[in-house]
Amino acid sequence: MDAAAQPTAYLEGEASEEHDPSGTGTVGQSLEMPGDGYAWRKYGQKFILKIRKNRSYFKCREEGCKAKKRVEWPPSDPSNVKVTYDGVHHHPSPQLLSASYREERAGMANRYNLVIQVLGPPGDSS
DNA sequence: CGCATTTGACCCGCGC
DNA sequence: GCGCGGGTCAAATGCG
Repeated sequence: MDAAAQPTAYLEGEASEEHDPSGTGTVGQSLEMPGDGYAWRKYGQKFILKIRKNRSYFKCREEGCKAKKRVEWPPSDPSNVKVTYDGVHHHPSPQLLSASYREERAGMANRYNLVIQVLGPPGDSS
């Protein structure tokens, strides 16, 4: 069947902090957001007591795209962001990113399989 | 001016 | 049946 609503889980270890040598004062919420190539719109943020972590909710800007992204990170390690993707993009590939990013995405699929074993498979076929 | 971002409140679902 | 948690939407503000 066409499992279009297959939740995807991808662990993204973002540790790139914006350096502020001149001290522009852009510290506060300098959470990394290089983007996976798609355009996301933050539509909410909540603190999940269950895991004692912050969770940000991002939705794909493409209309008709049911793809959603949820980012969670420990309050003590804002660099340790975990990104979970839900849904699939029904619109063209992210042509916004460079070809190098595409290569990185290739490895992501490799990690994707690993993440499923750790987080738990979406469609438990057991 | 437009858009993106932020915060709050509200709603729904599930658990006990 | 009620409570709590999580999730989403809406509105307002700030910045580019």
